[in-house]
Amino acid sequence: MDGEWSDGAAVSSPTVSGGEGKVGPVRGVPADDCPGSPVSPAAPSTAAPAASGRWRSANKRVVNVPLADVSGPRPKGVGEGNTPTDSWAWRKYGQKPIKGSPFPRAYYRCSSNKGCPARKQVERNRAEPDMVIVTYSFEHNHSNAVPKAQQNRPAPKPKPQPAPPEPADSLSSGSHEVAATACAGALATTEGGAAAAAVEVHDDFRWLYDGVSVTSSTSPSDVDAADEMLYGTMFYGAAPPAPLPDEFGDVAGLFDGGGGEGDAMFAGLGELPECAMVFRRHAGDGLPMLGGVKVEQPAESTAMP
DNA sequence: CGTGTTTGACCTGCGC
DNA sequence: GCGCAGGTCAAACACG
Repeated sequence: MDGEWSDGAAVSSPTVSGGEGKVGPVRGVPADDCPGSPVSPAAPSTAAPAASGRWRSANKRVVNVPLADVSGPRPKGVGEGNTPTDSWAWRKYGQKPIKGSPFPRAYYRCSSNKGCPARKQVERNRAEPDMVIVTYSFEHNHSNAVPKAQQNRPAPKPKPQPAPPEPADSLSSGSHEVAATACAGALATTEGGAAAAAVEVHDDFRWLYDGVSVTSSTSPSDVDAADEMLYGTMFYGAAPPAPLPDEFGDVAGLFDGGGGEGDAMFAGLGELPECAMVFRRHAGDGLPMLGGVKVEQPAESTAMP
């Protein structure tokens, strides 16, 4: 895998879009992550591919996050230095240099809940150093509840590294956490996070609105089709860029963006956020999304048994 | 004291 | 069957 990611567009890790097909043995492939899927908390800790099954071929969600948005005005003090308030706590459990990529890949695990299988990989877009790719898999088997003082926990301060040209730190820090969180938030909501989660989702997803492209691991063709459908529904569909709250001002402009920028952006993104499904669902219900992310909808009837 | 990061080694999966 | 690469675990270290 070298130059798989052509550009910030539909950045789907080789394993995701390409590998999926042949990758069969998928071991710990639980339901899905945040994707709207009925979210079936696949055996919590059981789902975790932990030692046995690598999520290599598991359903992954790829999120393209503009590094600028991440390392920029990030409220330092959360996560690894620049992570917006995360509903979940992520613990880095590994980092590896990826062949063909000048940037290493960081592996994170949800530490909010002990048996939470939620995981995510963070790596900088080789083609676009300004973008970080967050790939997360497995959903949180718990609500948004944040144990301990994770929320306020200041970044454990990354060791004094030689600070290479492109410190993997920035990579394994900022936005990524959010990405996963965003999705996670949606998940929690879907699972039963209820109103509480909804609120967090709203907050967590803000980063997403900041111009991120999420890619699902679904087959390219599906993505293509879903792309239109989701984007249309999620961003323009049932909930047109109505007067978004002030906090969504920039975002609003993004979506509303006179279609020009927005279109361009999406065109470049090419893929859509799986998490969008969550919104989408609400949107379909006629509930406002994004700007009004009204995810108050309980665990949804699709809730687990 | 607890939590999280960092680093190295080991294991598994995939491709050839 | 072998080799390569990716992914995960575990131990040590640092910080709040």
